[in-house]
Amino acid sequence: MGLAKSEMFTDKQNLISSYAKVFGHPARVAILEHLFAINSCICGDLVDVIGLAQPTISQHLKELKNIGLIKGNVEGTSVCYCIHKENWTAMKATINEFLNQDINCNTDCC
Amino acid sequence: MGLAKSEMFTDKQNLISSYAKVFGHPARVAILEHLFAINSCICGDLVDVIGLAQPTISQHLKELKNIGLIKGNVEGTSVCYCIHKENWTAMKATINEFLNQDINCNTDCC
DNA sequence: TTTATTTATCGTAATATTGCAATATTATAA
DNA sequence: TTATAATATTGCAATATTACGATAAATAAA
Repeated sequence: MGLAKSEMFTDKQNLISSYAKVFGHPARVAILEHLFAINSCICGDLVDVIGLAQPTISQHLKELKNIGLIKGNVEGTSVCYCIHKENWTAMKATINEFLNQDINCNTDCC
Repeated sequence: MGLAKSEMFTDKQNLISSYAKVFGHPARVAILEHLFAINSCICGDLVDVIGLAQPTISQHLKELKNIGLIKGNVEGTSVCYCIHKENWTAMKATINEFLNQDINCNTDCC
């Protein structure tokens, strides 16, 4: 079969996994790192930097845009992409809440 | 075609995306949250808690174990699973380094 | 040993993801 | 208008993921 219904899980669980899924491909991690590194917005040279074909990069950018982590600004024939600061911060809060759960396992099994 | 070769990306990018991929399914998020919540190790009642079939849960547990975030201890006929504290902490450091990149976009495009 | 219990594995179907060639779209320049 | 340039979309093939029934493996209890 396919995927479990999202109704099986809480909104927060679905949100966390949605963010994580976006980070779950090295190309998207590389795109985001590059967007951070150049300290400025970028458009098409991601194709050269990452080493994937233009439609593939465009598709990854679309997913990043869909979840709100980047935004694109049309500038002439090109599009300038950059991190969506507010949404990135919000995402960080959600993920950190999950990652920072207390570890209190005090049984003998572990 | 298939996936991009992992050699296209840095070890760190591949590591980040590997962790993220594991978190990229709500069932695994739910399993981990439950392991944290019960403050103790657990084995088979995850099937009841999550609501997926036993082979499916076993498969998700295997992925969590493979990447090192949980460990399982055989106790009689059941297996007691729990968070692997050291590895969880190490994973957190890796992910946080990625999430906490500075946002310094000072151009007009965003 | 036989039986019951728990978990893991196998096999397979359904679905999702990834990558790219071809093409369309959009905007600028000539 | 006609090129040119940059990006997006479409269509499709290859692969990966997910889910579960059936079954195997391991252990404990009778």
